Amino acid sequence: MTQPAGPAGPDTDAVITLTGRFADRDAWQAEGWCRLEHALELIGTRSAMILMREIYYGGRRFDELARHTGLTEAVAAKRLKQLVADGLLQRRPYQDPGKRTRYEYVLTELGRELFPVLVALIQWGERLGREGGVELVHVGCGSPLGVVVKCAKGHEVALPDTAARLGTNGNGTDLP
Amino acid sequence: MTQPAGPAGPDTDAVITLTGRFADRDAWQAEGWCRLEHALELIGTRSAMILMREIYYGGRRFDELARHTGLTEAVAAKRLKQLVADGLLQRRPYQDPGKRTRYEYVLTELGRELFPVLVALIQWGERLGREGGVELVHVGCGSPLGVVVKCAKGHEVALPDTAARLGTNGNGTDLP
DNA sequence: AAGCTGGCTAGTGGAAACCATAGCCAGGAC
DNA sequence: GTCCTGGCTATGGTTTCCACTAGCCAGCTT
Repeated sequence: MTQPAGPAGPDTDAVITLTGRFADRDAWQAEGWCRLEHALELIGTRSAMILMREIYYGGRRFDELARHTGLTEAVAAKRLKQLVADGLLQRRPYQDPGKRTRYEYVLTELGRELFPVLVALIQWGERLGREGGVELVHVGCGSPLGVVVKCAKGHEVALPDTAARLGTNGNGTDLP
Repeated sequence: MTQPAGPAGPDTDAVITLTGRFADRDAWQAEGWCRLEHALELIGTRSAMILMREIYYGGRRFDELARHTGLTEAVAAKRLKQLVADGLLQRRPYQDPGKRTRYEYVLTELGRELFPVLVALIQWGERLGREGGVELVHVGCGSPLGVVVKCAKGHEVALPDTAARLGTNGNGTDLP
């Protein structure tokens, strides 16, 4: 899909293809309808994202999470509560011998499904060129991780091969 | 590194495997060293992310971008300026016939590489179950897009098959 | 030269995010 | 009992985000 460059503007300008009713960008509003915005409502803050990172790194207990993220306990408590309420984490009782019952935070299925987002962000962060930092690798072969954009049928998809359309549930009549 | 499940917790608790010097999570700090945090510094705000979405949808001109994101012009101006400064967007002159020279915002290579992050977020947002919303599909076959976590050698990688280690540039001596 | 318009910029204000410090509370240890 | 500790909660303050309103300016049209 790499086309020859035009005189002034090469085709690196290519973006998502809008077809049908989406072709006229003024005819529809993504605001409040966009899954991106739904996602950002839940994990759009720095504290939420780095708490999730810490959980992926194996953190479970409150003070551990607060310490490793560098967040204050107040912020950590508030955000953890929100992440539990939103269904990314689950609060689960545990008891160390000779200690009282406490709660730890573990991933739910929804939380586990956020992993590709984390990997994508880390991969992109690597591109920023700042040296240092921890990277994620495949246990089996030691190669660094990244994400690949694919369609449900398994084709790799580049940006210009992407189109927008209504979600599968949509009846097509209720876009604002 | 997949350990047998305890009585209460099945192995769905599995997270990233920490080995070597990383095994002791208290021995190292991700704070300020994490590529995730570097990434979030640039696109950690809602306005930055939805502006990028709008650019991917083909938006280029200032008022178009402000209108379609629902952001105020003040916020859009500030964020666009920052995105240009950070190298995700490029400000490029254009001239409509009979109009003065203006500037439009187009993706840089760095900005284009953010696409998988957007796809991952949209895919995850779909999981939230709220109905409606635009989805991205493959032009070729019409199937919805998602991301797949893979290592550089092409193996698909699940969460428990992931390990953390120092970035390739690291000499291993300079973790805080 | 006067007006209009697209593309910003500036000022104000509220809400949310985040930090710092201090306090509380359940319950095992003693 | 009393103490101690891990896990929060409360209070107060700064900073950032974002909305709203208003204004500015280059330059094309008239």
